[in-house]
Amino acid sequence: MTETEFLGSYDPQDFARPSVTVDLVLMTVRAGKLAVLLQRRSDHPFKDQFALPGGFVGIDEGLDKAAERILLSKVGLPASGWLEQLYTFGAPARDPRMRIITVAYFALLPLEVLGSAQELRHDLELVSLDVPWSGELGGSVSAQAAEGAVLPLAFDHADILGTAVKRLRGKLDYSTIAFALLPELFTLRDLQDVHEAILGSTLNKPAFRRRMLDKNWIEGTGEREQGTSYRPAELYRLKQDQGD
Amino acid sequence: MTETEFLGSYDPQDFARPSVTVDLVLMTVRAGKLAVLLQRRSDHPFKDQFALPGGFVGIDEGLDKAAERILLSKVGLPASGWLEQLYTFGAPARDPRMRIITVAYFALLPLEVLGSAQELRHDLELVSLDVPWSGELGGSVSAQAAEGAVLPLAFDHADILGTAVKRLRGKLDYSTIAFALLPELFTLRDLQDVHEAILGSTLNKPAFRRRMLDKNWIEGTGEREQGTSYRPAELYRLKQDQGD
DNA sequence: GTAATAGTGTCTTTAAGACACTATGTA
DNA sequence: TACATAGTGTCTTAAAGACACTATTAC
Repeated sequence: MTETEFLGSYDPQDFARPSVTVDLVLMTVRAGKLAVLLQRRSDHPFKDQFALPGGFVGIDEGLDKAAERILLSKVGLPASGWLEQLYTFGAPARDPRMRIITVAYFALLPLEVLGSAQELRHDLELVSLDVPWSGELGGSVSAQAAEGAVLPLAFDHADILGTAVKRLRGKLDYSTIAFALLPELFTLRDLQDVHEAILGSTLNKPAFRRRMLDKNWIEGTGEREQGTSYRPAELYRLKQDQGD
Repeated sequence: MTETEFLGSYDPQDFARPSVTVDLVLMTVRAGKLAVLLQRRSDHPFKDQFALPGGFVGIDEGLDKAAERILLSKVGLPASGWLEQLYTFGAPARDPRMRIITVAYFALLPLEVLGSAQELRHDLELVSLDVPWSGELGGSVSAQAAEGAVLPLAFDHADILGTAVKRLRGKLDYSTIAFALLPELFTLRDLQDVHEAILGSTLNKPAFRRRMLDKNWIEGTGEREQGTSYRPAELYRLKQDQGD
């Protein structure tokens, strides 16, 4: 029987179907390190461990729309520019209770935004990531509490985080994602700090500046930063229509 | 109610759930152009149009496993090395009959392999792709019959194909995917032809050779190709443990 | 003035593009 | 021998890394 024939006589009640969820990897840079917004679980399974915020996809709801709705309902943030589909995780036993396939999305948000989300919802916590050195990166990543202890992550969420970090590092150079972490006006040093935190390595200053200016993504404002105790740097802004 | 609470009282029958399928983008290079294996639909909707081979994901079946099973059952090919998850398409109306979320997978296979699959199954056809020039590539791609006419693609499968071509081009340079199209022994010219077909542009010969040799993926065999009417080229092979 | 960071000039290194050249097989 | 393609030498160009240097502001 071909798929077409199958569907022709298909009764939706006939076959068990998986549930589909969206999980959100919401990352930022804090104190020079990547950090992610996690939700502390209050029930079994994985009670008291951390998990990515997520929720079920509605029967008439697109995946991107579901991600935006969940961002608002579970995290309290409005859809903020981009939210990018990352990967779909569907191992049969990834949730011990039932078959759940999850489509992971990720976004980069300014520290203040994730910080305020954390303050409003007691189940949310912004956790720093402990990522292996830039070059090789295995499948997964570990999270660490403020004290440096390793936090256990629920389900396969360490794998999801590892995939997100890889994707982020891969896209850093040829996309404008990093600017999502910066205010409208920023200095080239700010931008370099963000890149270094994401990559987990230091970059060459003149080369970095040349590269950024050559890409023609940003423009100088002529303004300078304020309140420094040394020479203030020029402020730049991302040019319009540099969405992606 | 949090997700955790929700799941605690969750009865699987309570909510409508989407069906989940896997669709396969099986590509090769034929006559210097990308080609994809499509299935001619014999029923509505999209009767007589072409669609990617695909099938439902079993309730206890992982996504990768489902992709392999569908490769075997719908196309007649055993799991052949890699089959890579591409993207998940979940617009609510992408299938007019019911809500179906599809996880697209893609693989590159030698022309002979897809050719033999096509011969054994009358509903399958290997169709050349008409891809816009290498630089910009919109969301979708069109297929063309042998005569050059544009073939209509069912569902959102033109988008899926467009995504696959983009991914393929993006990975070409830093991965060993292209070797999946070549026999065990091949010449550097063969390899360059494959790259040029995928990219849709010509490449500089000395630069290409330098690049390939510097990557240290391949090794010369000392053997030369046979049956040419001119100087035969050296045969190379992909080194072991260059899986990805 | 000093301190501290912004910002640049320039040398070296690496790799790609261009293009002509030499090498080596078949017929 | 002629021919056709394999394979290379080398010049130019572009861009990254290294590193020291100058510039500018607060104090």
